[in-house]
Amino acid sequence: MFKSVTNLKTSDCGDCPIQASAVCSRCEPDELEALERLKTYKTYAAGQTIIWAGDELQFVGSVVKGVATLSQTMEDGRRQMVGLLLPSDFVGRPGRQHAPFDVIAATEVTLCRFHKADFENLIKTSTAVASRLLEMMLDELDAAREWMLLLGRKTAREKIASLIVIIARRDKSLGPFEGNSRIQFDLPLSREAMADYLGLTLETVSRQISSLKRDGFIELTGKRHIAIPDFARLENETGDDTDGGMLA
Amino acid sequence: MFKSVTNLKTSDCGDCPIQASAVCSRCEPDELEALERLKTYKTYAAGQTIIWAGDELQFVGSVVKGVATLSQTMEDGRRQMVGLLLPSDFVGRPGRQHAPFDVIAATEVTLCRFHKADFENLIKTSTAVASRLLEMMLDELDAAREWMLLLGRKTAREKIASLIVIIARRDKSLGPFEGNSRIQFDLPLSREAMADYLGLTLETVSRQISSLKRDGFIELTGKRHIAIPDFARLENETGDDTDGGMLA
DNA sequence: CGTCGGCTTGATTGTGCTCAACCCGGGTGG
DNA sequence: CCACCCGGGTTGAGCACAATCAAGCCGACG
Repeated sequence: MFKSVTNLKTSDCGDCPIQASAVCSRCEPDELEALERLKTYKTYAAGQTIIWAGDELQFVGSVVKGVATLSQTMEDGRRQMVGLLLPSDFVGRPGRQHAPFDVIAATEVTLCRFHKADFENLIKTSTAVASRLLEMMLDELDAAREWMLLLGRKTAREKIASLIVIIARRDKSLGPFEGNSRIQFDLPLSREAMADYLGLTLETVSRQISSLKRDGFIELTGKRHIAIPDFARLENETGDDTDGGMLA
Repeated sequence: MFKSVTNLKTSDCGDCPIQASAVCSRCEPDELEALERLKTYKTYAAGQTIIWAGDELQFVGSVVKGVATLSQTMEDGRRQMVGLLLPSDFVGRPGRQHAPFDVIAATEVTLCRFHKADFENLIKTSTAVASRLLEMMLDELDAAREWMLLLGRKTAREKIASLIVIIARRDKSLGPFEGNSRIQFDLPLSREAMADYLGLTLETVSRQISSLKRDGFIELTGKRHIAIPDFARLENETGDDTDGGMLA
């Protein structure tokens, strides 16, 4: 485990697993070289808080490996996840002094980090980074808006089905293409984290997962491993438009 | 009414009411001149759909006057608002072919529009526009995430109180400064639109407004005009951290 | 073997939804 | 001018879905 971290520390951007879709994906060789000089890797244990809401924001960066969550907590303890950060996702808010939300490692997480000030200078000069960042933020905004529909209008069952579909899709698009093999993967989130994602209690999450399993939409191995025998049938349970959809 | 629109058509950017905070707020004189040549104003009646989800996206622009909503509808009719566009807010998604959401005029709305292709060229060359747009999108993302907390975890009463506070704040920050005069304004949204914003039914919205009124947190004149005798006391009902808050 | 954390399942409660009646004000046509 | 209608809003009664409270399961780990 720590071995891979060490490898990452010495690896150059050419070997980077998220090269194709991260903020730096549009960079010219000379820009990459500049980034290379600025970057540092850091790995966080599962459960560790990477950034506290309200903290001074020292760095920004990309998730290289693992899954992190963005979340908000009310005084009385109610918590809502507001972002799910998978490999290649961007962490941090250039132009803001303080972090608006908690960033927590859901699994072991490796970040590729830049000092915020350095990065802010960079996006003033490098159109490649700035335009890619804008594009990524627009995508996140769209995702946040889909998520709002889920939170505001979907039933518990639809929420669970949606979450499983979302994770399955992102997993598939990142991993090696697996042809028509049956879809299966590990949930990177605990039941409680899923509840925080969906605006439910963990008991309701558990019940609905059991229900989807009873009805044959998913198969469970252990608590975390999920197999989807018929993806389209599960998509039907999400409440979303199945036929194509209009998001370009 | 149409008079003011006509005025806008001939007005130059120097007279623009949203100049200070729109996408163009950082432009140099020569950039403004370029924008000036590209822009066209268009006014939409209250209730009119400005853009349909799935439509080819022809233009982008700024809200100059009025209030528009971004929303999503499920096949069975459930609807969730996912954006509230007030004067100076940006409309459209550079880099996307099709509109992901419906844009609907809640009141009469005037847009300052640019052909999408023109605008996309512009942000390739003008750092001023591109960086301001990035900043605005980051702010919208933060707002969307606050909204997610509201949708996922707040009670009906907290949701209503939050909405009133949000509208009061935005109203105040845009209009002329009114010193310590008691806060009052017109709700730009119908009960149904408020329900779509908050993930509630319109009946629940109505009941909670009545309840806040009964308890003296707000005063109603007609259906739409609201006065807030004690703003801090209303803020207490939102469930949010009142003491300062950490958002820089 | 016992404990502990994550998860499941059950019983009960309560908040917000559904269905339904009614109110109010403004616009229209007889 | 008044009667009517219509859309937006309010209020009420009953219900359902998810929350809460509570017990128990299972696997990992000391």
